Amino acid sequence: MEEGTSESPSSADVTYSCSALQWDIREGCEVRQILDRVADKWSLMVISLLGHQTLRFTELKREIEGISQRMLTVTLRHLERDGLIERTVHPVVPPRVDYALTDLGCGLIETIQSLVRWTEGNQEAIVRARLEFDARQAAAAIAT
Amino acid sequence: MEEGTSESPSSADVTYSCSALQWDIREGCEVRQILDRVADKWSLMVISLLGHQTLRFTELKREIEGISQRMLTVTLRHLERDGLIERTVHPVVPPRVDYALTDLGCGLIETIQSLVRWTEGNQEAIVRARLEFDARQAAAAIAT
DNA sequence: CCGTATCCTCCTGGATACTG
DNA sequence: CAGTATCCAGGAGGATACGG
Repeated sequence: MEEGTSESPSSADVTYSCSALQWDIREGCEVRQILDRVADKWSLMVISLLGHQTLRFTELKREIEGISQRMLTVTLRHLERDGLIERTVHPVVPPRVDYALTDLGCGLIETIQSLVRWTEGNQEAIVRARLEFDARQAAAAIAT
Repeated sequence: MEEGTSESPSSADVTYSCSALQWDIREGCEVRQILDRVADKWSLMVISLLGHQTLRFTELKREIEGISQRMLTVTLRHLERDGLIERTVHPVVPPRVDYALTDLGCGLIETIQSLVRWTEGNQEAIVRARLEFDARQAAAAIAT
C-alpha cells in the first residue's frame, strides 16, 4: 500500500490565517484531509451508495462500474480509518464482508448535500462563465 | 499548460444513480468538477484570501507561502474560468492585475463553511477513529 | 469471496528560465 | 510585475496475478 498513509510526509508545517473561512490551513490540517476525502474520486460514490443500505464488497464493486478492486479496497480502508464507515467480517465460507455508514458518515452526507445543492443551483452560471471564458480565449488566440 | 483543460478527456461516460445524494455521478459531471475545484490544493486558499479584499498577483503569492508561480497562475485561471473570481488588468507599467471574488465565489464561501464547521465539530471523533484504527493495525501486524 | 502484492503508466505539480 | 514555456520527479491509480 503505497498511497501515503495520511501521515503527512511533508514536514513543511506552515500556518496561514484565513479569517474569511475562520480556519488555519496547515499542511496536513484536518480540514484539508477531510476535504481531500470528500473530493476523492471514489469516496463520494461509496458513501452515497452506503447511504441507502449496507452493502458487501462485491456489491459495491458491481455498483461502481469502473473502479478497480484495488482502489475500492483503498477507498474503503480510508473511510474506515476515518470512522465514516464500518466493516463487518462474517466468519463464513465463502467470506462475507459488509460495509455500512457510521453515524459520522451519515452526518457527512447531510453536509455534502448543501455543497451539491449549491452546485446544482449554480451550474448554469458556471457553464455560462466557462463558455464566455473559452470564447475570449479563442478570440485572443485568433488575434495573434 | 498540460493540466487537462477540464474538457474531460476520458470518454467513459458511465451513469450511476445515487439517490442518497440525489444526483448522478458521471465522469465530468458538474458536481464532480466543482468538488474537484473546492478540494484543489490551492483553490480554497485563494478563495478565502479574496474573501476579505481584492488582491494582486504578487500579494497572493506572498500570502500563500509555498505556492509556485505556475500553480498560482493555473489556480487563478481555473477559478476565473468557472466565474468564481474576476481578473482586472490595469494598463500601466509595471503591469498591475487585481483579483477579486465574484458573487458566485462569495456564495461558494458560504457553502464551504458548513463543511468546515462539520469538520471542526467532528475532527476529534475522526482523530480518535484513526488512532483506534491504527492501533488495531499495529496489533494485527504484531500478531503476524 | 475478499482481498494483498507487484508492476507500470500517466498526470500533477515543483523548479527553473525566459518574455512583454 | 505578471505571466508563459519547458523539463522532470514523484505519486495516484489501473491491470494483473496470486493467497486465505
